[in-house]
Amino acid sequence: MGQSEMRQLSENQLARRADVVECAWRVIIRDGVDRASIRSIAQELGGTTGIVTHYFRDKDELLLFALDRVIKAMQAVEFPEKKSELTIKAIVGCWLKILPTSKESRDNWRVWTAFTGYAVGREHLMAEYRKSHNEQVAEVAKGFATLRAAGLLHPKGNDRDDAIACLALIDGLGIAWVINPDRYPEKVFRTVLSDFFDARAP
Amino acid sequence: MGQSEMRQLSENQLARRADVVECAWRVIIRDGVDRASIRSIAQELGGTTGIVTHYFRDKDELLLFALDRVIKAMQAVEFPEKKSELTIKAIVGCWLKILPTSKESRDNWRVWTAFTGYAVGREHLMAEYRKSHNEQVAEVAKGFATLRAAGLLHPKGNDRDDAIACLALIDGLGIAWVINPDRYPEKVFRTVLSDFFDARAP
DNA sequence: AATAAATCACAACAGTTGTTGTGTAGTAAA
DNA sequence: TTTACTACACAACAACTGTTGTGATTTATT
Repeated sequence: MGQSEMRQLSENQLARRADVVECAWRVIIRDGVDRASIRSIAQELGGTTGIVTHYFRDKDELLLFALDRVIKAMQAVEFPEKKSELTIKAIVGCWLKILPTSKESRDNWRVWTAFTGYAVGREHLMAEYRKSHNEQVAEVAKGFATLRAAGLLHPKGNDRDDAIACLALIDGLGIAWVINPDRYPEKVFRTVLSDFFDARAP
Repeated sequence: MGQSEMRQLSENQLARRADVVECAWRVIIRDGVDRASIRSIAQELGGTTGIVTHYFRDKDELLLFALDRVIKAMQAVEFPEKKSELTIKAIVGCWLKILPTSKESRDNWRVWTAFTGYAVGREHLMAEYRKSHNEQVAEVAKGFATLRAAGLLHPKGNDRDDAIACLALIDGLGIAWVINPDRYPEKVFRTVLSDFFDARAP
């Protein structure tokens, strides 16, 4: 996030900001990030540019806010922590929730993909992705460590390497769906993920 | 490709077009696709907009040409066909060539990523990606079939599923490098790829 | 040498962009 | 009721965009 110096937003103001970002998302998905202008977002809102400029200092702040929501949405899925719920099946289910299998997650992936490309040549945006990506790798590696400690993974594997491979697999599948939605139903994801974990079975 | 109705280009003309596209690439990597204007590309060429408009009907044609070069560059690596050269080690080496391990392949990945995001909300660009993606899946699946027939892969695996997983892995690793170049040296790629093929060993 | 074509430079065009400022209703606090 | 603030609408700004046309210079062809 880059916009933390704001006075103190009321609940209504926060909700209105969320409205603006939601419309920004819709325009991004429909027209692309670079064509998501303040005017087109305002039109999507059913109002004028005054709304957007009132709730966001400038477009950069709006985009960073929208990007932040993408990242947060990606990290929203909670993986099981209790040992009783810790099964490979449950883990696969969580990854399936992250992958584009529902309307929400599909929007997430489209916007995520659009922003990733948009970040090329924009170091401050790429830095945001970098930070979140590093955190993800660390977190997933920790998850694999837990799985391994629980005896659900082959003891010889490396947590970090597995985490990198898993995340790459997820990103690759997500993008493949964005490029080719019809060819990537949930069933394909499930098969690929099952293979991934089967290969690492103890 | 979308620009096939051109009279008949001389060798010099083709070379000049390649120059323009190369400069377009540089600007895309430096500033992003959406900021790669005809004027900035001309400046990178050391000339004026007349050059660009002379060799390309409009910007759309230039972008499609640039995208076509990305896709062709990605498919340029030749996998072994002779049975004597057919080893897992050689295959891994080919994938490593595709991954961002050299200056050229790194540029490829940056531009590819930029275009992928740019294609969100642009159906005709996305359709190009879709076509090339489908071809890739089919080709890689054929490659896996050959490997399996040669006894280098576990006989129980599915060619198509493996191809999808492999390509997703490659795309995910490539993007991870674009986001975080310092953390993805060749060694990481090699490890992840080795794990992938080890898991499918006969 | 005459003619045609290729290769640009340059300027003008209309359209779109983010930003800024001004004005105006409505609402809450004093 | 006065005052202040929120929540917009609206207009004007300069900067930038792709496109088009004109003209000059060079190169190739006849």
